[in-house]
Amino acid sequence: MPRVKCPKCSKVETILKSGFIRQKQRYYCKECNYNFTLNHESRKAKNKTRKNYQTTIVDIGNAMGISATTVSRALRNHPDISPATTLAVQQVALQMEYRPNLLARNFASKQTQTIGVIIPHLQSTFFSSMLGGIQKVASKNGFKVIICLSNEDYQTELENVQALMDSRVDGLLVCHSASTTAFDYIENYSKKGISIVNFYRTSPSPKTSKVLAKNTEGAEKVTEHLLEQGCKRIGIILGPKSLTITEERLLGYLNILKKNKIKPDKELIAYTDYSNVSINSVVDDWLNLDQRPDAIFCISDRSAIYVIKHLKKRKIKVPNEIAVVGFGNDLMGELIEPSLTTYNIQTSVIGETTMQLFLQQYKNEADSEIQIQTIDGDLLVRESSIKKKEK
Amino acid sequence: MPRVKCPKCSKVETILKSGFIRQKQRYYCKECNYNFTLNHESRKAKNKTRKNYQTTIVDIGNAMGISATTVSRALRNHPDISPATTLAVQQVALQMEYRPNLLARNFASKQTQTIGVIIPHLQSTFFSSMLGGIQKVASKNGFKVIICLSNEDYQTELENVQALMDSRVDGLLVCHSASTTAFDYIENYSKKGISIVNFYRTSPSPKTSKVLAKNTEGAEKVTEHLLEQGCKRIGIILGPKSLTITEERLLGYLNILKKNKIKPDKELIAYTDYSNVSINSVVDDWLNLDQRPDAIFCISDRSAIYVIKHLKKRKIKVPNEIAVVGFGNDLMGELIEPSLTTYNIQTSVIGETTMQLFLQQYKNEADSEIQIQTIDGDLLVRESSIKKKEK
DNA sequence: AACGATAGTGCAAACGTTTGAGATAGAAAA
DNA sequence: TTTTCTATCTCAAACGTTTGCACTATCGTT
Repeated sequence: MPRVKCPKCSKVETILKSGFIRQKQRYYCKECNYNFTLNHESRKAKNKTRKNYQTTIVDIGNAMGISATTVSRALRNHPDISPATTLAVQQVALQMEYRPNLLARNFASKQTQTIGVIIPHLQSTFFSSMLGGIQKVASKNGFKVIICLSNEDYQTELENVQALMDSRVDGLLVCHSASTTAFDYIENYSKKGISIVNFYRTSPSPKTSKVLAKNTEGAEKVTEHLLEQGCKRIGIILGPKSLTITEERLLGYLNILKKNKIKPDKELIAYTDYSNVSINSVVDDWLNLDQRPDAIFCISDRSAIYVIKHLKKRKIKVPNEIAVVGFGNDLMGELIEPSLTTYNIQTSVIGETTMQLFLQQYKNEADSEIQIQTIDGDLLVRESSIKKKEK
Repeated sequence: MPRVKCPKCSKVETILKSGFIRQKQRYYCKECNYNFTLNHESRKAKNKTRKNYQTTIVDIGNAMGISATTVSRALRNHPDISPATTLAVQQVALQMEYRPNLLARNFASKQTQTIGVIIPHLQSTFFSSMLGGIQKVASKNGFKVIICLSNEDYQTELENVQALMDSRVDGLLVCHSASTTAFDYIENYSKKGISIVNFYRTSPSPKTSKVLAKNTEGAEKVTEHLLEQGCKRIGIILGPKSLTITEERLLGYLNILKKNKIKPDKELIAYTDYSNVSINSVVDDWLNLDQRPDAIFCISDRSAIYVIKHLKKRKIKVPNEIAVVGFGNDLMGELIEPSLTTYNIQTSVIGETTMQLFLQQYKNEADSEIQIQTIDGDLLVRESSIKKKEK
């Protein structure tokens, strides 16, 4: 016989036990036909006394005898609020160690002031340098940056995009993975209203803004340089066919060969997935050729470094037997022996421009036109391509 | 005379214009003593018809004739919900292309399933490799990772921590900047209830869990190796005094000198802030000494690379005149000529362990004890320390 | 029949902020 | 004056989810 009062009629006699619910005894009042359990602690009270309770704008409002709305506006320097009030609120906020709850703020405003960046990897300083550019412009404009690595995997890229969308980032800056061949998913998202900027490794899709290096021009300069060094058979190691950087650079290479009346040799045009394995096998194939190439133009510095290391292992002299040039200008190229001739695309500038382009689109979403910007670069001649030593 | 009806009494004659408010004409009804403006579009209707409206659990509930609560639980595989319902809900959710609104979810649940990571920079593959380890374990456990770079600046580190706390991350993994000398802020936050793990570059504070490399042991091995190579005067280039890695490695160095009855020379112990400038000036100082060192032990691979490059510029032969060793095992060490002897701390393992430690603490927050874990490493002998060539 | 347990579901509050629009008082203009 | 305007502040709804607890139906046990 439980000695329990009914919360409605306050009687004791009419109470019956009526099972357990969530580890608690449950009671039933015959009279009132009402079920209940004990231990109704006020949730509110519990929260407010918790030791890591954070002050809210309501607390500030109460403390100052004004509404939370005014506090909210004052903290954000809203013009509706008088300067005096604004100042006072901000001081009290500081005193009370108020920190905005971004979860609540973002939720209420549907804006996160955050952009998601997707890059293939961080195994060289190449992409991290672009990141640097992005971060710089972002933080100057009050944006946070979430970085996701696709590890050159299409599936991961997709998952990352999905996760970022779920987190309601305000924008997406993406540099595709080497294994990405379908780019339409981007269009789907950009239809949903968030602006996307594609950078460096871009898709052929015409629906997004893009920031590119001067790929064709760069490849032309590199190829010209190699010809000037007296190279006759220039092998080119490309990335995957699906990426436009591959196409564009190949074009530059072919342009110069044509201009110099050299017939391109299909055997010397190789596509890879940027992996160590695929690159080494290309090099091995070429070394087995009757007519070896006397220069190798790599579409990335990382590939070029793999090539140099592999050639060294095979006791081939770089640059005298085979010259090697890269593309991009990664910090590593300076370190390796011989130091790497490369086309310096300004990675950091690409990053900055990408973020700026996003900001432009974000601000005037109405008339956001698709823009394509290309960033200048320059040839950086170092040791790996200078054949003159032997004379 | 405006032809406007009062929304209350529906009269036209009683209406007066009463100023502008937010670009809209405002009216006043004399009779009802009521102010109003026109153009009351239903916000609700507006939202639901917007082109990028996202389905919510309420929509799913309505579609299926069940409550949003049940949908919410079903989507998260809550045991209260019957398997049949769960399955059905999940199918409908898929059909309706439902995606959870993480802003709302995080806000309501006060959890973000996100951890913040603070690292000094990404200018070498050193920290990105630790990041890799963290990411791996994190994503396996359904955690997202936000990366912040302090750029070796204390102020930035602080701001990053603040920003992460405002975003209500569930945890913080921090590797201090070189300029950080005050570590107490960490304790403040860990008091607030979120768990923090300090990794690699740790503070002396006893209040947080830590993951360390075997610094002293590693430095001992390195120093021993140099002595075995016949080096008599080993210079050591350290980081800033405030970091424990500096202390610990110095200790290892001193231990071995003592063991071999070599009196340490204060001139050969240099503190730096890891910057190119400060390192080069140390090297220059040493080269001006009457008795130059015959080996330089650098506390980081990046420093070692700066040293090698600088020595090359000054036409000093490495390793024969001066041997150089690093600490850490950065990818770059393999590239430089001569390749760099270094102590391989397993960066990726450090990252993994850090994240695991966090998870442990997070899961049983009640009895979360402070843990300190050290990760094994091994000496990696390459060219830059082998003096035997000349004999 | 009375009671106790349990499984499955729904109700409504809560989370902390933003936001549209109403309210008020005093200033400016007519 | 009367009317219009403006500056400043407040009200209340909304955002999409989670969560504590109530509710119902059903089944098993005395």
